[in-house]
Amino acid sequence: MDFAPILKNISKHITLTPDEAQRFVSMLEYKQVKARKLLLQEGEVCKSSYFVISGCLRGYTVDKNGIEHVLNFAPADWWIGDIYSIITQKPGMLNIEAIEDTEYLILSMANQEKLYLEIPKFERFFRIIIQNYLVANQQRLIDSMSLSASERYLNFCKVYPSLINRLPQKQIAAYLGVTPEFLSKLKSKLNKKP
Amino acid sequence: MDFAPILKNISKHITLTPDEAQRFVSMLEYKQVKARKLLLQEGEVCKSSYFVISGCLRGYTVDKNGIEHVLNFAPADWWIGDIYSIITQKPGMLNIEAIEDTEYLILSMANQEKLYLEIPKFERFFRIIIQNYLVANQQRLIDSMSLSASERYLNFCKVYPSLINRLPQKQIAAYLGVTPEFLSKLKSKLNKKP
DNA sequence: CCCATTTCTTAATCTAGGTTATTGGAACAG
DNA sequence: CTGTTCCAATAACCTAGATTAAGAAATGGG
Repeated sequence: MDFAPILKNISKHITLTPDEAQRFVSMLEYKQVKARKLLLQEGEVCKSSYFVISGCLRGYTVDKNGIEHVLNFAPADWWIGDIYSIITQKPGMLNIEAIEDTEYLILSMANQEKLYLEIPKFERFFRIIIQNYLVANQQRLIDSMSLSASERYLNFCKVYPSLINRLPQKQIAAYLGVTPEFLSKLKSKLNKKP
Repeated sequence: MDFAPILKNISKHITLTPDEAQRFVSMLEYKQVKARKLLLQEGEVCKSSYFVISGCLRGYTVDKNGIEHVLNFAPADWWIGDIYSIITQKPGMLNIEAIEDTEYLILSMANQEKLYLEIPKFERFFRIIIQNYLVANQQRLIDSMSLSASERYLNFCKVYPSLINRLPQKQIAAYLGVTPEFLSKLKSKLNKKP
């Protein structure tokens, strides 16, 4: 198993000794999953964080009308998990699904807690990861209140150019908070005008 | 100056020795501000986190049409700051304003970094604070996509009962993401029906 | 290659929430 | 007490985006 990608991800924020790196990777579990398979289902308690090596995952909720809302996409080099459920150890409302065939690593909550004790630098690492994610999430909330659907779409194209041709359009719609029909209408309008 | 409230807040997640507590409070600055005064203005670099002792602050952005969107209210015992600007040390888009006459403590970024080095437990503390805030923020994003305005309003009443009679209605509208006029319409509908 | 399933597009109609404008109170300063 | 400023309420009208429906185009499995 090649742990280089996750070690590189971690080295963005903290520096590990070879021993620490060794200890860290010993806590990880490697898995593969086929497109369309669920890694975590609504109602379950989330016991791990996932790090994507290749492929793409998505986290989404289903509302009382059966409509899906995408909270996040996780392509290679991203972390994903149901943070609410992880913290509280209560059943969550998040589903995590593979959009493509995906390779990923699992860090269990138990191991993550051990990591905090054995190598306190990881407190810093995850603080920074969460901090950055919070900033992105907050910006998304502001955007959802301040921008029109077409502005949000153009924004998405700018911020995630690599995802735009890779994801089914309905997933992008579910991320932007519009119906697939309306996103389709938007796109055809944007194609005509300029 | 009475530092009991902030020490109590911190003791929710980590335990400090008397020396550590002493060192910590020596890094804080106490301030008071009158209602309607700005503590931080859009375009400035945010150099501190604020902890509210009494009163209430709000963080909000102003969009290109001049409409205000409230990101968070911070009553007593809450932390607030422009986390984007704090992390990047770039000018932020957040305004932080006193809704009521407010007493608060300032922890400068410089001191916060010192704290991480001198008392690494604070990495954990702020990780947990940010983590909890992220969960709340994420839930709010889900709600904004899944719930109608009246559901969000009823939710707000349930989650922040102490704020509902304390805040001007237009601020609540700016938090919920609707116009004050529409919130007014909602309330009168809700009053008639049950 | 073909059939089945999923995804995308288009169009007609509908509605939650926005806009604009007017009114009556509260708060507050002078 | 009186003019000013801010805030809430109501109502008539307007629009971004939802809903429904139906066909076209991809995708994928055997």
